[in-house]
Amino acid sequence: MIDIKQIREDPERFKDAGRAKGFDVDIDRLLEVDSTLMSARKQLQEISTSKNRIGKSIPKLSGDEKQAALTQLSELKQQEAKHDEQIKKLQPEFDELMLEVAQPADDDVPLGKDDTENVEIRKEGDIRQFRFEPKDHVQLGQALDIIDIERGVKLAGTRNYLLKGDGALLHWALLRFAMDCMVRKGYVPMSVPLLMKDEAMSGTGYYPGAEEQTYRMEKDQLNLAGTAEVPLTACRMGEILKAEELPLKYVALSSCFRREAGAAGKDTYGLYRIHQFDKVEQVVVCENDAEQSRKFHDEILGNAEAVMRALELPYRVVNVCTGDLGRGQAKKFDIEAWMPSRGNYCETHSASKFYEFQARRMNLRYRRQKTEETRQKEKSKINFCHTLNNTVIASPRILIPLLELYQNADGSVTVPQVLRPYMNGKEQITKSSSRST
RNA sequence: GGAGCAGUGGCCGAGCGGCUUAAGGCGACGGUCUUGAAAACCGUUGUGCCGAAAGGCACCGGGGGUUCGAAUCCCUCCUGCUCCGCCA
Repeated sequence: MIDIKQIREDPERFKDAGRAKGFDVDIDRLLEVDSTLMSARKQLQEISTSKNRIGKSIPKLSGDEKQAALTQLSELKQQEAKHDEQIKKLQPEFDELMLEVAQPADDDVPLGKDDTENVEIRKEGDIRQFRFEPKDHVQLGQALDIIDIERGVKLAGTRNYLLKGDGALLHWALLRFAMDCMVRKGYVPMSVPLLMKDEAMSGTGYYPGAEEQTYRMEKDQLNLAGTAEVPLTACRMGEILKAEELPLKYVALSSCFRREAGAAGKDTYGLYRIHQFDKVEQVVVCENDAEQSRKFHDEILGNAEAVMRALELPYRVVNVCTGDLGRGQAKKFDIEAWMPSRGNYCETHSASKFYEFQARRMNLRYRRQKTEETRQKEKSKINFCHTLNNTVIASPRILIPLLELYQNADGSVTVPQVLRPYMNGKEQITKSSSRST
């Protein structure tokens, strides 16, 4: 959410920002509703002042004087009702519009329509040249009996799958390796609930907007989180944190559920776009300071890159353009891994910087320590936090480049060095060995 | 799922229709004293909105109601605790 004061001051900035991102909101209407509400509230306050004053004098009055006061009060109540009604009518419209105003993108975010206009920042790692006809991850998975898409679909419909034997172990090895990397860096590991209340969904910025992408338990008014970003970012919602607690650095492993509505017919092959997957996610909550946000944005990007380098997977980092940014994101780096079967770099990670957009929505604040500055300006003691998040690893999507790039001419797959300790020392996945380690 | 109890400021806790401008305590901060610290004493100390300021308004789990007036009474929902039942 954006500070209404900022919108009042510079409406054009938010109109432009919305247009660039493809989240157009009627800013003029918002300001109109805002000023009507403000004047109604102002008059309501004056009425309350009078009511309070008269109300207090009542016990001291008697006879005609008391009667006159009571009459005056009932007149005030009528006026009050009029303004109350106006507020009740307009407040919901105001709230709705406020939730829709987009966070302006940083100046160094490229202008663009969609993901085709994202700008590559750098490439890392060499793309492997095969001296044999390589298989894709589905062919490999079937031949090695570690991926079973057919039965996944039998159980749960399209975009579902099973991982089996060494496939399951490799999947968990990746997740556990990623988790350990983060814990070593001081991130606090968390196991979190995934059925989220609406407040957590709108607090993180998913609602309104992503309802169609979300599995919802209507009976219980709960939503299956599409990422652990939701519980991790929202877990301190409504609190005033102590400055000494910051930055909060959280990491969680969770299943992720996505309806993929509107993606019908897109990426239907293999494990790329699926309804349920597992992900290790990192979240940082820091002080309200653009420079700190920038620093932690680099840090969480670096954390993910370290995992990719350790896995020796070639990737590139792109600066996501305005049209491909979410409503709340000020800037986003995607990591795209090279996927031989797709002949392209494809998104495996997404590092987002929100400034106070999410914190404002969920009323997540912190109290600054008393310094010379705050002692003079008492008002600015409490501020909204800044929030950021990034994938550490998401599997099975990461299995696509991993299986495809680590395959051998004989159809086996070499286990990356760093994962072997998590696979009972196993060095290769072969057909005959895939069921046991 | 059934029964009972409870939700008040950073924390504990009083208040049960107008002496509340939310007592009192703890903690925190500032000051006096001290070589320094502790103790003691004095003072300050919730959030949001309007306002240049003075000040005003709202908020005692959420929502609604009764009343001239609600933390206090009524309805409703939510959350937590205890006991019982069921269960991985």
